Amino acid sequence: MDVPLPHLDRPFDYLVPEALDADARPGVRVKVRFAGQLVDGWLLERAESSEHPKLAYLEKVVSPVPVLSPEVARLARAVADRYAGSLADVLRLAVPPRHARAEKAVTTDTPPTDEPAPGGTEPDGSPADGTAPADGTAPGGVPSEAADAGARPGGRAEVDPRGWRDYPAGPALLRALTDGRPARAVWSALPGEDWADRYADAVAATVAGGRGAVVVVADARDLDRLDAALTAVLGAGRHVRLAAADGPARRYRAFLTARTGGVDVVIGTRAAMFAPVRRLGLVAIWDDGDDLHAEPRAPYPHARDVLLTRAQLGDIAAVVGGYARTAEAQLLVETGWAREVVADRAVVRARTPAMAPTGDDPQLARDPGAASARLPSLAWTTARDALRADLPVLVQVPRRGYVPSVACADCRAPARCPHCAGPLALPSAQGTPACRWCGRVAAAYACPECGGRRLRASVTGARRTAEELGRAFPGVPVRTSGREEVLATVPGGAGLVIATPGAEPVAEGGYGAVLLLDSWALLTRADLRAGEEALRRWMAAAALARPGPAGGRVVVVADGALAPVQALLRWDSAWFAARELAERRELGFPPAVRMASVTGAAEAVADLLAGARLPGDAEVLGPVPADEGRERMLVRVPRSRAAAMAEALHAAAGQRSARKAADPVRLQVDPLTLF
DNA sequence: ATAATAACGAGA
DNA sequence: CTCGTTATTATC
Repeated sequence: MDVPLPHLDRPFDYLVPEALDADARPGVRVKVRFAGQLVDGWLLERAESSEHPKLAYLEKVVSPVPVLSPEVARLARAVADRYAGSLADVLRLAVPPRHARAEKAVTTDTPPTDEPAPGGTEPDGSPADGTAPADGTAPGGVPSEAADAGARPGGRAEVDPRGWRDYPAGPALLRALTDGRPARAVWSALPGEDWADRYADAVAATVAGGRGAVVVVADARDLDRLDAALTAVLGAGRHVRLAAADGPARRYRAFLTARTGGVDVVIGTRAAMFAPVRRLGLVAIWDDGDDLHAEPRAPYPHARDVLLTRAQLGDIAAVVGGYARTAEAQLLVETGWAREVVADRAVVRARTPAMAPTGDDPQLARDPGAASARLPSLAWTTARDALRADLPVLVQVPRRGYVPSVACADCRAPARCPHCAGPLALPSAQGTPACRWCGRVAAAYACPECGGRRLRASVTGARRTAEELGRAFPGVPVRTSGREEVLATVPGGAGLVIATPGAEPVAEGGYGAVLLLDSWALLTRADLRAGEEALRRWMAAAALARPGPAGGRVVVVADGALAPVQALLRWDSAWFAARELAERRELGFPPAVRMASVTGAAEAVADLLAGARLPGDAEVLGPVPADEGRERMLVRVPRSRAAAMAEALHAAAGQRSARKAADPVRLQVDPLTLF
């Protein structure tokens, strides 16, 4: 039933009239009379009989195309359960809106097939949590030397591992993909790595084994890059791209092409995470730390988790890749759910550009150029040298608009509530800091890092404009890439490129220098992921520099003693992720625990939580004020209780919707931002 | 939304 | 005890 009300989140039985018998196959869209009116619905399965005494007839089959494949239907249910949401909400994300003309064009002679993936297993009844990885109960799907007993016909042509040879586990990963084994990898890409080529290789290896693949990237620019790499490796017409930005007609057409088996490879932005692919053998995501991977519509699933759930349900291989590793990916490694694919330290050192931190207070007195650009002198001289060598220079400046927070004035560690570890904020310039989660006032705050008692509000970095830098380097062409206009590539000669994080263009031959400015604004954000996010953005920019031996240099304007800066200098995000995960365990933050946020009018939130039969060990934190007069409560449980918490919250939302409670409450499991 | 049903209370 | 009205609940 295509209604999002949580209390109607279950199948309903209908009689199939003779006339619709042929078209009424599982997976088609239907219309049924429900409570007196026509509503849209999904035909999930046909049955001989029903428990229900008085059945109504199916009103209409909207289209005979069974757009919802059994695999995706099962996945959607698992995702709804994980996120305390309704199946209808997930299906809205999974199946794009119908476009009749596109449907006509595609479904002329290719009927969809529903063969399950080879070796597909049933979920074990109680997938305590779609992403069993974290519970450590997952079967070890590691690409071990011990060949899987998968009896598949004929020898497969082995795919050339190319750049995967730089990673000791790389060739084995590709072999596993070709052999159809459910390998699971967390891949940390080398600086300068052409990730799109590597993913194209992985897809080619999967296709060589007769299986299909789904690859999800964060934005259109990454998609274009992957698209080109895949076309180069597979040839044209072997894959489709699925992105909401491509427009409804193209999107539906690509969807149907995949659904009808026209192609076995789908790439796209997060809309592609549910793409129906025959004999799916690989799911992959690039840069899983990018917040664009979090779906903003209910029930707010994250592409990484959807893909991992998919891999888990269907014995499908999974690759989680990025320059930087997220705490979530680290958890996959630490629980043994996935194996890490990393280069040896010697290779890392050889590929990494020369990196240097520099203090924030510019010793700029001597250099008038540096002074006018407000650049620390090391940054200025590094840029100048690269430009003199006729190489491009990338300058990364954070965008404005980060939430101000409070940090220790001495060591600049973010100030956290001693009671619940939530973020502290200053209500006014001279006020006492208070926790933004539990509201407690931290009157006698002492920094746990250095014992400091003074606090400072962290300032959002002032944006250094392109004009300022242009003035510092007269005669050098200046390009900007940011919100309004994002450049994909820039030419190789001397030039300045000012980019906000995520919008850095690729330079032909690599940048001679990369300057990471205003690190402050990134590091002191009132966000659980501030450090991880800063490192991710720095690495993404630094990866575009030429390697050290080829003269590439990176200058980060930050204290070299800070952990994220250390991780950047050593190009070791695995180390940082492990540290980060350990810290989250300590503080009781995701992904070490499962959290859910309940947002809405105060009474509504209280009402929902009062009716929720939460697991005994659930902690309820809050309330704290949210925007527009609403408030927010957080529920925290150990990961082993994640499924129970989601079910309890969904059921409580069901009770409310059943009695038509007016004011809406938003349920978010694993919300991206906690504060 | 709407119909079936349970709950309730007033009047006989 | 019955009828009529109102809250509650399920909706194939």
